[in-house]
Amino acid sequence: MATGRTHRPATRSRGIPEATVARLPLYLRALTALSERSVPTVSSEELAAAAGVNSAKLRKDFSYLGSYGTRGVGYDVEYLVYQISRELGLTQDWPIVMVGIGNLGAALANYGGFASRGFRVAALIDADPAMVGRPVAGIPVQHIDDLEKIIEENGVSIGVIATPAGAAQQVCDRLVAAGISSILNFAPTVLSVPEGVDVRKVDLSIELQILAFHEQRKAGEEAGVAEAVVPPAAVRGAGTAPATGPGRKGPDGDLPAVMPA
Amino acid sequence: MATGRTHRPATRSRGIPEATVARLPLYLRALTALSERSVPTVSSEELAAAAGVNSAKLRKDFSYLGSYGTRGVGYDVEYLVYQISRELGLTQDWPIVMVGIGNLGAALANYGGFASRGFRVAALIDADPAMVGRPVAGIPVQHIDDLEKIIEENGVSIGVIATPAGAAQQVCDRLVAAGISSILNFAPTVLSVPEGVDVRKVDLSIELQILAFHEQRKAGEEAGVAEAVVPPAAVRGAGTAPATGPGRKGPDGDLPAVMPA
DNA sequence: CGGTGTGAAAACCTTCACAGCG
DNA sequence: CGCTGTGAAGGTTTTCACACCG
Repeated sequence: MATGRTHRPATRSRGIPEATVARLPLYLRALTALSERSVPTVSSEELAAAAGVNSAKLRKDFSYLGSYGTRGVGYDVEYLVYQISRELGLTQDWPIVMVGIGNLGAALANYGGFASRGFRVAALIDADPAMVGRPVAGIPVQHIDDLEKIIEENGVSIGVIATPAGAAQQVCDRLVAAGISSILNFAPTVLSVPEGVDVRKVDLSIELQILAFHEQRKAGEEAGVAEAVVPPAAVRGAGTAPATGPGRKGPDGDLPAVMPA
Repeated sequence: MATGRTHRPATRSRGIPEATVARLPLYLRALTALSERSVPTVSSEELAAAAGVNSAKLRKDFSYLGSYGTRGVGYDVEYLVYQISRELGLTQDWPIVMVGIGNLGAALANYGGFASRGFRVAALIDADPAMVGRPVAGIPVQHIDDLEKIIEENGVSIGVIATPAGAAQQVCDRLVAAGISSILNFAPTVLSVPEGVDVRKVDLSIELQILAFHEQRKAGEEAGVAEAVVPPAAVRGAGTAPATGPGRKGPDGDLPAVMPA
């Protein structure tokens, strides 16, 4: 996952559902691959398989964009590539700045997928004077003191934060003050931003924790439904609290096999 | 968001909703910070603010875990940390293997948040003989030929893929064959896995594309609701297709102001 | 016939609002 | 009194199933 808008009650004017938007890049990637292999048309079934979704969902998604398919045939690959690109705003060039050129930042800067598809790294920025001037991925690192100037001069509206957690909110505030309205945050912090600024988050450790949850589930199940040793419907139920009295609290201690979940 | 289970119709036996699971790590992080500042209790309002969600959602989420709060007071920080950790399976140790020690892989290996919270990098694996033996983040890189042995010997059940896109599916297949059932995929590919294997995806370029979409929206709106130049309810409507005849197709060409979205 | 496009149903998630407990 | 815990309402997303078109 690693996603998450911050605050903002999902205003999303009228238009394409957020869930659909999140899948468009997937379709686009699959379509690009087909295009490179010169495949002229594709059915919802095939494309859905390539994108890892089911075909009904894909067709519904496309229906929000318009009627771009041909019944009995499928979708024209090139045409769809163009339409989705346009919808996502990838027919224009998006200069981005990256702040925090440590291990991760450098890796991101080197990452090819970044450059493709309309995104251009306009500047790499770091607070460490020792980094300044050194080229990373062929781009010289600039000092954070010049942040505002850099953003203005390059017309940047998307920023990537790859600083340590402690610096992220500060950097974020400066980016926003300088006019940036979309932020991709790799630091493990919740950023608070004013209305109108979009934040998406990528958080490695959160992803791992979610996997661990499911992994634990699996282990428990295959071990013979253990852990289901629970008095049918206690605690969770509403109203009539079982007269088990108080007990059941005491920070940390707590015998492992009590119940929740 | 960069998330995504692959296939599998979201079986998730009975229990905690997926959306809640995805937020537990957030709560845990906020709680850990409070714990470090020795804050004894916290209200749903305060904790929600720290985690970047609203308090009703947080209370609902916690209600799936059980009744861990005290009315009129709030939640005991230490106790909640323990309960959420246990729920997420973080009270046990999760050895992980990372495959693909390029720029990104090395950055991830160095990333601290990885090591904390019960995850331990058991091995770094790469296909390049030149990398083998070289220590990254203090751990020597091993060759992919030994993948199966490494996984078995260390009882690993979580794998991280940070290879180039072309190698990802192959590596995935080997991981799965070796017994791994949870995968965190950083390569820009849709992995196909058998039933029972969880895949989560982190994809930089997808996140950027989603941001670009919203950014474009904002730009369009502030420029005076242009683009809303649309015949009230054509095309999208059901049934009675407007007799505009065919036209409107022809790969690529298409005048920019037609309609979709 | 094969495959899109889409209403309608179902599942899921969020928010509201308040009873009730400490 | 203050705050949790939770039914119920409201919203969004997914899935179903089939009319309709090329």
